[in-house]
Amino acid sequence: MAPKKSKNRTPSPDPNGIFSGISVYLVEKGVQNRRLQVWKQKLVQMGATIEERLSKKVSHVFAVDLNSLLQQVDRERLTRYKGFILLYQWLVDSLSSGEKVSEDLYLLNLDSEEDNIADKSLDWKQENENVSSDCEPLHHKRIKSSHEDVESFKVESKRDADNNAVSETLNSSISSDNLPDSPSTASMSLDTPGGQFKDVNVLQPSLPYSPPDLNKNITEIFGKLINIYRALGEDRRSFSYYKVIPVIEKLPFKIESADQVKGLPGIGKSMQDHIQEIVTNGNLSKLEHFETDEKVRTISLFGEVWGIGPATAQKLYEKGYRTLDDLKSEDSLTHSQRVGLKYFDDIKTRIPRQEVQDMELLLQKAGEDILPGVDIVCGGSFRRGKSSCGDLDIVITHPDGKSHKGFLSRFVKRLKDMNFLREDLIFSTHSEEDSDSCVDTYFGLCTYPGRELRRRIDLKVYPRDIYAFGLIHWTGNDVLNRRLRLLADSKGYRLDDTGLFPATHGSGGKKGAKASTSLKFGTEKEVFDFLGFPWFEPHERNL
DNA sequence: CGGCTGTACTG
DNA sequence: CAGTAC
DNA sequence: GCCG
DNA sequence: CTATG
DNA sequence: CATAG
Repeated sequence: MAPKKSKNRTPSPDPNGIFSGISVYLVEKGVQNRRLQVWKQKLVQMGATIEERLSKKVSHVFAVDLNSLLQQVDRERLTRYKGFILLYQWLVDSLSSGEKVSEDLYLLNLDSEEDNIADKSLDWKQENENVSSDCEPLHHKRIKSSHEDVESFKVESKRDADNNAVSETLNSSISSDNLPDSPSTASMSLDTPGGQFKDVNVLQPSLPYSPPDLNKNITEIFGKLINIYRALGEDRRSFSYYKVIPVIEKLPFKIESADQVKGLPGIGKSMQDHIQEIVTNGNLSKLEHFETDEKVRTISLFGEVWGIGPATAQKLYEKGYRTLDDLKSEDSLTHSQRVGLKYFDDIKTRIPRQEVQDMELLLQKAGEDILPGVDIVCGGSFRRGKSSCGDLDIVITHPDGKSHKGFLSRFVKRLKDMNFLREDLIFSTHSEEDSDSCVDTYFGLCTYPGRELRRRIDLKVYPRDIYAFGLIHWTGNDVLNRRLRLLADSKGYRLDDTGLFPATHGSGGKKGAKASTSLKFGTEKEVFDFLGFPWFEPHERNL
């Protein structure tokens, strides 16, 4: 009797979810039904309970705006109500950031109805861009008064008491192309920590740090185009939009005409036209078109499944599939794609920093258990200090330079035995015996002890002598990696996650001639120094 | 017109 | 090799 | 899509 | 069938 | 996977 619970993509109610303990009442008026369903599911999944009536135990009320709210609930009850009355946007932002965000910015005021109330607050749309790594909402309000909010940046840098953090103001560095690349400056970054940025500060004296998110109207639309073009396989085009966003974000004024951006790097004819249309009409017809096109929407959706890219998404669309549930019956899917599909929602859910920290510790213990002295750290956005992460990037090595060999398979087995690793995506392991020094890789899904929610995890094992390169690569972010590789290239080297090599350019050396060994560096800083790149602490690498 | 990082696994 | 992911 |  | 791309 | 050996 094939029990068809097909529509059951409810991952698993999590008593420890970010909404645990709160009780909500939803004003459904004015909400698209589809979105409402998703939100309800998410609320329950993350530990909230949903009330049918505005009772006493309700802690949070949600509505799209004041009008809808008053239309469904009478004002008197509301004035007596003690809990939060919020815009749904609070939900969206909390979900995408992986933790409850402060309610302050989303409060609906009852008394200010005659004035214009929420026009300002409605602009916080902040779609989740999974562009590459992580874009943190981070509402900069770093005034003197309170830093009780957000981050507790206690990363591993409590040690810079002696050497004052000179950087820190680099958040908004200047134009796109002041790469430090004077050939003979390899040592300069040591002598003058942050020296070359002093000039920048002089030029921008009155802007301590506030990137007034103006022109968000434009960057938001471009952000969506990035994802759409990528889903369609037009990576190059997508990348153009990707590059132009930081350029626009740095502008200190609001764009009102395309002439104001003419000539900026990355802005050509098309970009000008698009910007012109946005500032005059408030929207972009090209995007509207994409967003209403069923084919584009479906292919974008399919492409969000781990293991399904533009080509496969298109094939599936042409085979007639339209929903994720349909896909489950397709037998041409690879193993990875099935797993990606089954845990679609789990994988898209972000991981609170604290949980990552706990799991890192768990991994370190388990590792030490089977190979004393093994070095295990969590890289990625976690190492860069983010308050939530999309996945776990675990980088592993061993100080003795050889006992890393064969470690991964034992480690994985162990982690499966203790029920931490739950599904495999990719598992390669060359250096089983003593073949040689290659990088072992494992991609899969794991769960926090006692829970069922699947988290993406990557394990990479490096021989000690190229560990620094692996660590740099897997800490990112991607912009930093690209800059480093570009810089290496300009100096006649090739940089990747396995080393820094003298350029084997064109001449004769077939591609197979990879026999050349990497230059030896023991730490990240040595690599930065050698390339003449200013040192960035991990938490400063969110470019 | 070709580059836009460069590498590795799956099937 | 094409496709995909990092 | 932009750049050289 | 395995090796290769 | 498609193809070569």
